Amino acid sequence: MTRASTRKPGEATGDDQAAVPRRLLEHATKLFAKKGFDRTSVQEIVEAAGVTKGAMYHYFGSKDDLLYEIYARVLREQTRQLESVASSAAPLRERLAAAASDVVVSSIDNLDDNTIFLQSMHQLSPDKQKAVRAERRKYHERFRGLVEEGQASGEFRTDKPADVVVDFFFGSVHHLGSWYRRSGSLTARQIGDHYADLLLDALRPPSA
Amino acid sequence: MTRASTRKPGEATGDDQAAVPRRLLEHATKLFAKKGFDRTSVQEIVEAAGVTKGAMYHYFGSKDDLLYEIYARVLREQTRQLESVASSAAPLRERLAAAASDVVVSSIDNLDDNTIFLQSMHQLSPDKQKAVRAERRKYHERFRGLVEEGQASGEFRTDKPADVVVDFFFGSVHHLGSWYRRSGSLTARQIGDHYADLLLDALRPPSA
DNA sequence: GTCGCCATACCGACCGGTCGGTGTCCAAAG
DNA sequence: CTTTGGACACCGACCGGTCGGTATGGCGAC
Repeated sequence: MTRASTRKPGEATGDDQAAVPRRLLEHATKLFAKKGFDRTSVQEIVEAAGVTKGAMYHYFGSKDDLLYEIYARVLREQTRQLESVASSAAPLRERLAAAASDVVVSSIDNLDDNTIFLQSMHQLSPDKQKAVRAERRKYHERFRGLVEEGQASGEFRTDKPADVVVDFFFGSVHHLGSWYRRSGSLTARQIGDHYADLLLDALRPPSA
Repeated sequence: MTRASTRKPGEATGDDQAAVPRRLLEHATKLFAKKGFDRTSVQEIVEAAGVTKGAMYHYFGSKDDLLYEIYARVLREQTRQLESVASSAAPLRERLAAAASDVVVSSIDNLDDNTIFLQSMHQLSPDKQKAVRAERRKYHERFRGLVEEGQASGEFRTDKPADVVVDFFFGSVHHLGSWYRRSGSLTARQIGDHYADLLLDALRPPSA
């Protein structure tokens, strides 16, 4: 305690000496993913993080806030990644394939966040839930834009509504957490490429 | 109360005079889907069903049992349906398309059960969870059998593992509840056919 | 009587959140 | 250099309330 007391607050130094908010978020993520939001008590979280309830409520307004912060971080990162891939100069098919594969890989890398998203989204307070949905929607729309671009250029089939295709694909992505195991024989990238192939091939015009 | 006391227990007569266990299951399903398992108290369920806690604990051993019964019913029905379609005499592609479309339609028809499945599965007691998973697994394997059959006959591509394709597809199906709204412009059957088309076309051999 | 079906009152565990207090550091005053 | 004051980061006992589950009793049918 006194040993590390000279460092600035908010700075991470070691492993369990990382900043308190970061440690809380980290352990909360693991616990929420494992036992669900409602089944995880604040007491458990702070014990896992090695702090007290007082510390937690010092940094976060509520247990809800904790969950919201977890979401927000993931959403920001995914949106950033999609934007970067989607606006590159590569051909459309490559951009879509890369975007699809990337979101699979990042979902697998952060399986816990993904699981939480799936299970605990709806027990956020209504307004925070709305904020998350809005962000999520923007992400989907950007992705859908790629599909529509291909439909307009004739590269993709037009007999399937773009939003149905996008929902179809993201359903698969969101559900990775329920079956993917790190012990399996396929790497995250291999799954990502498979998924991207399946999407792209499903989008081929029926005649081609 | 005394008015209906002459009918046999377990028999449904009218609307709110249906058998007590059935009424409990029915209202529990709605509430679980709307608020989540943990956020729904036993008190709320029995009030919605118009009975008391005593009645509920007379028929069900625990709140867990209620959830388990909901699962079991849905699983039985879906397995029955798949078995019937998969073993028909129709050509393979038609059987797979029908199975795919049907599971989408039935998932949409019972959106509540679907939602519950997605969200509350993991807060069942471990042994009941195991039982549900085992049943679910059997279902997936039957479906996968159809895909493998097509791969063996050369009708489907063989460069994608069948289990990856099946997980890909069922991810989409399980997630219908998070975006499908009855007020939308597409009927359940239309979505089902779209999904089946996407699956079948994704399975076309790359050259074809 | 007694058995199935339920009503009611109640229990103990636990949970999210609060709040008065404490230790530490730094900056300015003396 | 010492003192002082107060901002910041945290501590942990405690509270009101809720929840799943149970114990007991009643009541109509046979």
